[in-house]
Amino acid sequence: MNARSGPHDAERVAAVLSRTSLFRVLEEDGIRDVARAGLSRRYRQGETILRQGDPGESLFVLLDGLAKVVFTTEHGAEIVLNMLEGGDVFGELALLDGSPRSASIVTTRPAWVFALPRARFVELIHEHPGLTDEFLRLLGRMVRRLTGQAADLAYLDLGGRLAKLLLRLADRNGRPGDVVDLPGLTQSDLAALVGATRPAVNRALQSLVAHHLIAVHGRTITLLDVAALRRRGGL
Amino acid sequence: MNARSGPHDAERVAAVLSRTSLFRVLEEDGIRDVARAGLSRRYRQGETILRQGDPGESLFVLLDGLAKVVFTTEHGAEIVLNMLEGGDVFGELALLDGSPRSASIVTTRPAWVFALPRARFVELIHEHPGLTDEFLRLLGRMVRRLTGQAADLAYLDLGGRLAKLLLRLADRNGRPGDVVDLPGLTQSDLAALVGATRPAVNRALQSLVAHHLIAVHGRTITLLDVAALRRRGGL
DNA sequence: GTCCGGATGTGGCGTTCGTCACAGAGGAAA
DNA sequence: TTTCCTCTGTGACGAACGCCACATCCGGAC
Repeated sequence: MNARSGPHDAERVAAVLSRTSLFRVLEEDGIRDVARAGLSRRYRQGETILRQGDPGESLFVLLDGLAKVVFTTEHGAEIVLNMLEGGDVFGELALLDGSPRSASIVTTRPAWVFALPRARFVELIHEHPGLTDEFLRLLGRMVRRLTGQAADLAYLDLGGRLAKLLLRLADRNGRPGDVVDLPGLTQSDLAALVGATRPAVNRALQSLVAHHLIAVHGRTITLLDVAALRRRGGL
Repeated sequence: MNARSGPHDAERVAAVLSRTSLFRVLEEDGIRDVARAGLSRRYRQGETILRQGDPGESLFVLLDGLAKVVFTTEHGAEIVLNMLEGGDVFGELALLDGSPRSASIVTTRPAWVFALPRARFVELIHEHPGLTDEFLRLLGRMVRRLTGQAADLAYLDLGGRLAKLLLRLADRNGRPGDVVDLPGLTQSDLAALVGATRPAVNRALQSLVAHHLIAVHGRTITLLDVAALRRRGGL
């Protein structure tokens, strides 16, 4: 467990990197360079990959698995800012300035993670202008997502935020607009994602079930009426 | 009114730019180049400098005055994401990707604004590596502010969010931790800043007054007990 | 199988805050 | 001055949701 990968993994790493929007722009050779410049490592479910407040000296790619981005306030309250899955990049923020990690990353499933040292990434930026553009696009998406999240918290009730969240999770989950089945994602996690308490989320889910918008079986949520969910989420 | 500035303004523009964290890194010559590469323009109070959804082809600097960043949801609800004052940069987001403006900018006082075309900014980035670093730092601060705002909306009640907001506004306003006097900033604006309704903000203000944390005279708010306000805001 | 710990489904109660409504205050225009 | 309009302060009512408490369910350890 948690052993660092040997060089034989480089090809598999490269394969995943070539599917990320950030590194796709590099030619095949460039991607191979990147894969060799970093290290990949495996994590068990529930491990903390990155702790809020730590110094940040690497850029990460979640090669496989599932993780959550957790922001902890001064009072210990936790809000989950985002879910990460295969191909997602994280740890970008600490590359901008030299600042400490602004959030923690915790696996919700076994994960395989690639880490690229900051210095190497800066070199790559200078060698490949296209990479800069993609990196900026990545940041743009992050800012947009955060502003949307703030607006949602201000102007949607819990049911609306939950509907929107389920649509987003289902989209990312494979079959578009169908099933949310993220093992390791409890109702407490959902609560932290929408900024509410666990019992409130439970009731909101039951309400959506009662109106035939979704069906819940164990930890699998099936979207029954996507159009109605969109309306519920203010779309 | 609204006349474009003549070339004689270039020096005054340069003087303000040299005080912004973004352009300060350029040498005196570089700043003069920047000042000549863009145009400055004046706006009356209440004018919209930038409309959400428009194509974004420039970077802006608020040289003088006061403005608010307004995000409008699909349903017409408005949230004020930030207040801008002299020396603040805005319109960065559209430079990242070619995407449309993600929010509107509306003056709350007469304002003097400098606009730098995207193409020129990109050239500058390539000529001055230090500028890239500062730009990334700027983005980092934006992301951090937004994540904090999201956490506040999720876990602070209205009184707490208001206390925090007043501390921030007073800080930026000159004398640290003393007086908030932003003409043109109504209680409706405060409401949009903390994600609440105007009557609720009024009551929260009255409550702070009743506990002697602040004093309100017209549109001037005086911070009486900064320590208690910090506690109220969860700091 | 039994035990146990975490996850889920509900109930009750109190507070916060949205919503609607209206009355007074202040400032700008005629 | 009067008029008008925006902003401010407040009341009443109800829905949403936090908080606390508890019963049930399920999966894993043994």
